Formats: sequence, C-alpha cells, structure tokens
Amino acid sequence: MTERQGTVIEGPVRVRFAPSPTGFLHVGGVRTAIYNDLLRLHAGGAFVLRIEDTDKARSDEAMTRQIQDALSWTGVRWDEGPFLQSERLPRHTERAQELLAADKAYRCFCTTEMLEAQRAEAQKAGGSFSYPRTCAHLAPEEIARRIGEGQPFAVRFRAPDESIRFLDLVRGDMEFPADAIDDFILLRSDGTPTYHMSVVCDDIDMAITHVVRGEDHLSNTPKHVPLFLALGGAVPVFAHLPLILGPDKKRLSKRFGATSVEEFRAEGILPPALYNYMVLLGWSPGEDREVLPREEMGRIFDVDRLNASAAVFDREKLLWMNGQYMSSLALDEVRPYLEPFLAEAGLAGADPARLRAALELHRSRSRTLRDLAAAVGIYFRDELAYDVPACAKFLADPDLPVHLAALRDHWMELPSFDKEALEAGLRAVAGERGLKAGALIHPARMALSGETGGPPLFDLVEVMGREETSRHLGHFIAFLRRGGALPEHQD
RNA sequence: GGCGCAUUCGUCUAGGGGUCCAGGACGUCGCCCUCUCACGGCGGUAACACGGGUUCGAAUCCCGUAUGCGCUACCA
Repeated sequence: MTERQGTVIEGPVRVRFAPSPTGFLHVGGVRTAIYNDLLRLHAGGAFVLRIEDTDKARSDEAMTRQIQDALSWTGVRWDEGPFLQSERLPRHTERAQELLAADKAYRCFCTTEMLEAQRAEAQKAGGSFSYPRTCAHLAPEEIARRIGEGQPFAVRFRAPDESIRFLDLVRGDMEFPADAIDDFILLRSDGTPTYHMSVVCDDIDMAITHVVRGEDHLSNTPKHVPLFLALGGAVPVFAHLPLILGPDKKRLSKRFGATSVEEFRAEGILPPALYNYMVLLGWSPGEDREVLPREEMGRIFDVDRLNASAAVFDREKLLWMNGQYMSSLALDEVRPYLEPFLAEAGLAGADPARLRAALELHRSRSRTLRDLAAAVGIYFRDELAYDVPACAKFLADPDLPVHLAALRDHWMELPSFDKEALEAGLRAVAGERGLKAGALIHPARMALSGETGGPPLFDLVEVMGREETSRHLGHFIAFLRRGGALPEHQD
C-alpha cells in the first residue's frame, strides 16, 4: 500500500478496455470501462477498444455491436478500435513462435489425460498442482522424433525462477513468489494461442501503458509480467479493480434486478446518472461532492483514490442519482433519452407545447424516464383512472358534486386560463360557498390527475387546458354522483 | 487444500499516528416549506471485524485470528 503514494498519473496514457462479447455489458464491465475513460480523460492519450472474441462459440457480430452501443450510450469514448482479437490470432501465434525459437518457450508433449491424472493426485495429497516441467528439457533429437511421429504438442512458457513484482495502482507494490505460476501454455496443441498469449501480445502491439481491469485478473498478472518481458515489451502499470457485489454480498446476480447497461437503459436511467453512480462505486473525489459531470470527474480523477475493497451495488442510490439528473439537466438534454419511453406510452404524437410543459412539471417528481413518461400521460387522455380507495372521503361529501360543478362553471368562463386566474377563481368559488380552498383543491386534483399527489393544482390545470379540464371535472362529478361506481368501459 | 486480495454507519465512502467520543452521501425517522406529491432546507439514527503488539498517543503502522471474495484449465 505504501507505493500508492504519489502514483498520480500526469503523462499521456494508452489504456484499453477488452471485454469479451458474451452477452450484455454488465455493471462490472461498465465500471472498468468508465475508469479507463476517466484515466484517459485525465491524462490524455488514447483509449483502445478491443473485443476479446476468441471464444468464437460465444461471440458474434451482434454482440460486438451491442457492446459498442452500450459503451457509447453510457458516455464512454474510445479513440481506437474496436479491434477484434480473433483477427489478430496469426500475430499471436507468430509471437509465440518467436519465443519458441528463442528458447523462452518449449514444446510440451504431455497429454491432457496425463496432466489431469497428476493434478488429481496432487490435490489428493493436499497440495497444489503446477506443471512439473516434464518436457522443459527434452533433447533436440527427442523433440524432433516426437514431432516426426506426429505427436501433438502445446507450447509452454518458461516461467522465471525469481519472484515477480509489479506495480498495482490500487493495491500497491505486488510481489508473487516464483512458484505461484507454472510454465503455462501459450499455444494449444491445435496451434491456437491462449488468452494469456493474446492479451500480452495485443497490449504490447497496442503500446498499452496502463492496464485497468477487474480483480479477477490479479492472479493472472504474475503470468503476464514475465511474458511482457520475454516478448520485449514494456510492462504496463496495472490497476486491478475490486468486484461489485449484490445486496447479499455475493457476486451481483440478476435476482436483485438489473445488472447490465441494456437493462438500466430499458428502465429509464439516464446515461450521465449511470456513469456518475458507477464512478462512485469504488472511487471518490475526496471532497464532499458526488454529483459531478464526466468532464469534471476527468479533471480531478486520480487512480490514487481508487478503492481496494469490493462494493455493494445500491440500486436506491442509482435511482436517487437518476432523479438528480432528471431534474437538473436541461430538458433538451433529457429529451433524446426520453423519446422511446414517450412513444411506448403512446405520446409520440402529443401536442409538443403541452407535452413540454407537462414534462417540466413532472420531471423533478419522477425517478426514471419511464416514470416520467407515464406521469405525463394524464394530460393526453380522454378518461382518467381514479385512485378509488383515496376517493372515499370525496364520496362521503354529498355536496361536493355541486361545488365542483360551480368551480367548473367559474373556470370555464375565465377570460384567461392561466394559473393565477385559476387560483383566484377557485378561491372565489370556495369563499362564496364557505369552503376552505383545500376542500376544492384536493377533489379537483383527483378529478384531473386521478391521484392524491402531483404538481401544484393550478400548474396542472393550466397545462391540462380548458377543454380537458372541463371534461375531466365532468367525468369526476358524474363518478361522484354515481356513488363511486365506475362506468362500464373504465374497469 | 495452495496462493492472493479485502474488512469504517444497513449501503457507497472521507480518513495517510494527535485536529475523530470518526465527516459526507443514499436509505430511514422527525421538523420546516406547502393545496397534495416531489424538490429543497434543517435535525436525528447508525460504523472503525476481533485479538495482540509498536507508540506518550492508532480507524490510521506491524503480527495473528475470523469472515468474505478472487485465482488455482490446452476458459477468457
């Protein structure tokens, strides 16, 4: 941990995000991408996007496309790529062959069955298994003979005998004993390169200076470091990010709700809110500020402040963050993201001016875009569904229909249908009838929104407009007169 | 099993030996604002995993224990 002090990064960096396209982009992946984004933003340089699609069975073009969409939606910007690792396989093989030629790697003729047996035995004896270097020093003639016989072989890396050290920006100076790694495989017996070979080769070719990735790669790093060296590449600086946990402190799983960018998007989360929330899951600006735009975070981002312990994903706080952005962003910035939800709510063709006014009225009251789109629906409907249980107190007042009818008549005769006039009108009607304003306001709100809560009544009515207000009041009066029975078509 | 990493309010975190009977945020509770709801404001609630050291002094440094997690493939 001591080494962390003063590891602030100032020069240009080359960072990369290298997801494998196996479905949706999960929160862990997004956060990794975001920290890379911020590091690049802070220090300058380049962000390389590399798709690790070598596991062809699980990868396809659509998934690659999806990752790019999810990243750009989130607000992560990359400078180079996407590069497909699958297209670089020949290069990886070529580099592995170089290691073989330089005797930094060797052919291993051991069969999987043999290795499995040895591994099982070692486990039974209570120890850990590492490759016993059976083929590490075969005589050249022996090798030639076996190749001649057509025996398949894998290519193994000659792991160093010294302990391996590297710098991890999150955890400090790391040191692994030599026996922590064995002579791992570079090329499978079918000739294809393994993950370790591909990653290191690509990181070298792409001149990556900082590898920011998940903690699950921490134990792989002592394998990668000597491989960088053997291939003549500069060893990058590492930063291994802790995992993201679910509320049960286990690996985040679906049963606690959305876990992927696509799902958050579908729920109506704004990209900057997701981005902002994710950044805070493992990093803090060090001052008591939390809601910060990407550019600002980029300016003050500092790997020094990355947290080393796992964090529980808190959906509530994400929703809160979303609410912050929903109400503070300019409406025009929100609109593009909102559009699909409006369409879904059947409001695609709604009157633009009224829609806009309605959105302004409701956005600070909604936590998601989906909620917002649903909330403004009341301004564009022929009939409203009332919160029936909450209507009990209105039904208990036999004079209410008359009062509301008077209110409606008064409002309809107003020369100007604006909130000041509406309020003055309502207070006048209430006064004439010996009522408190609230005695009209609350039932009117129910009549015009179907709910007990919502924006200030006169704002609501102004946006609703004269015609709809009259109609909805009429419906509600009829509803009250029926004693609360719903018309046929409304159940 | 082996190796590694982690451990501050329910959750995200601040904290780099004294300024910490531990600060901020989400949540929660109460109050204010108010026609309701939300926003906002104010206040309350609640934490240094445990045990040993080191030190005049430890949340902070060291060692152990516990717990959690990761890795331990011819997967990535």
